[in-house]
Amino acid sequence: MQHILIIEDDRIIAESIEFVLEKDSFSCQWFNNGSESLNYLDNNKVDLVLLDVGLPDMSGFDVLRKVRLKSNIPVIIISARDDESDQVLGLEGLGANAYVTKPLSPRLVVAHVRSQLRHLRSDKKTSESKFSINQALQRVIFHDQELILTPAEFKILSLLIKKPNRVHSREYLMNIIWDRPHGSDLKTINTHIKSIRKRLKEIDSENDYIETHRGIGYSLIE
Amino acid sequence: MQHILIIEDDRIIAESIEFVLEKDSFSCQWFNNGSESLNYLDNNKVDLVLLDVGLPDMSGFDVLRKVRLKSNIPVIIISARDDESDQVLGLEGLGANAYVTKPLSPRLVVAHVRSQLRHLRSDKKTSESKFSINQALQRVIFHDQELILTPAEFKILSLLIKKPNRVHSREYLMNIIWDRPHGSDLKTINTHIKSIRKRLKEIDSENDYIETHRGIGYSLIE
DNA sequence: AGTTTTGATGAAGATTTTATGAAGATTCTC
DNA sequence: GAGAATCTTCATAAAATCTTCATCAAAACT
Repeated sequence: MQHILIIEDDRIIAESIEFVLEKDSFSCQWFNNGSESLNYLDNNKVDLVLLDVGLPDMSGFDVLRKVRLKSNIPVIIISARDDESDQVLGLEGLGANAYVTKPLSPRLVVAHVRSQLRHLRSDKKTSESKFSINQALQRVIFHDQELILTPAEFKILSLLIKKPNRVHSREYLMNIIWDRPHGSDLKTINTHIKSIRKRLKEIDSENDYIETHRGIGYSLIE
Repeated sequence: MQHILIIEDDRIIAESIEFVLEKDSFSCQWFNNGSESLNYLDNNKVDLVLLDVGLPDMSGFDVLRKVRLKSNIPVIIISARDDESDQVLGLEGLGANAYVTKPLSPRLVVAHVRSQLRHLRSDKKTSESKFSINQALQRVIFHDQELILTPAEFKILSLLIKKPNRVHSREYLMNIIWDRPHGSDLKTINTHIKSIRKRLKEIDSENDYIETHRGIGYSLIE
């Protein structure tokens, strides 16, 4: 989870931002002054700072400068619409990453935060599995749609989903989908995988979620 | 029926989306420009908007802003993969609900549409259950008509109705309709299901509410 | 580069499962 | 017990699924 530091003396604004960010699964810490914030930054892992330039104890300019002495963390400036450009310009020179003006839309703030952290968030995306299993109907939900699968396909795919990102050998998969004593062609698995891929492709044609591991087997990429 | 407005200047893309959505029983209206679309929105009931940001007459930004002045309807953005984040960011701030990037898979679009409208659809579904059970009379009401069922048929169907949208194995169903200890043929269930289907068909010949799950059992679709 | 191995693909054939119609068995009602 | 309704079984048809096979493409190896 990524952690956002909010430096903002208006409690209402701070809380509304916090609310929206947390709904978007960021964690937040809020201070209404600069010095406490800087202290917190020294002792905690923070991924991004939201900084209001109009603080009671020190100017946004000072805060940003002190932050930049220590790290290159993204900083998004919150400023009143009528703030003089001088100060804002100064902040830009100090490496502020983006601006939001008051009155602000919490969703816009989230958009900026996301934008700044986009590269980092990509791994969050992947951890949000696009697959889920509907045991009751013996179906797999993929991108919010039910996949209609044959029994063998369901068995294989649900196994891959339950243990993603690891290779499953054809032998292992065979054992799973089989009741009767085997002695059959492992190539059969290839055909099942083929048809599973086809079904996934009908919904998401851009990606191939099943990876082939030559000489070993298959895995599902989550 | 839910109504989707498609704002997209590429005719091929628009029509393929339209095709898939209509197959999924949404109705659609398509315009290739922003101004006509906004005009349409003012005068018609629309449940969701699919908006391509690259329009000939006005930017997606402008369209979305004007939409948001009037309503909070879900809007899904279609954008080229390489669009700069600035624009997309702005759109996010304005309350776009989801993104799809080109080249797009029509089925993925449907998935997003479904996802946005899920809550609306789900309560529509539950309020619309076509079945009710009259325990006292051992009868099932279907589309406001009483079904005349044999005891075994009633037991099976009422069970399916009580737990819809999930598979019930033949074994399970057998256990339900059994009082005496029998070691009987599971194929019997097939015959009962057949006659239940026949009775349902007499009232609603269009749909088959009982779904067969090969190798597993049956489920009732609600 | 050429050879070998492995996987992908499409299609045909075999197998399994279900649907269907009808006959026989059972139960229920009178 | 006769007659009717219901339940079960059976044989066959139809459908869906699984497996195999032939061929092509891709990767690994020499």
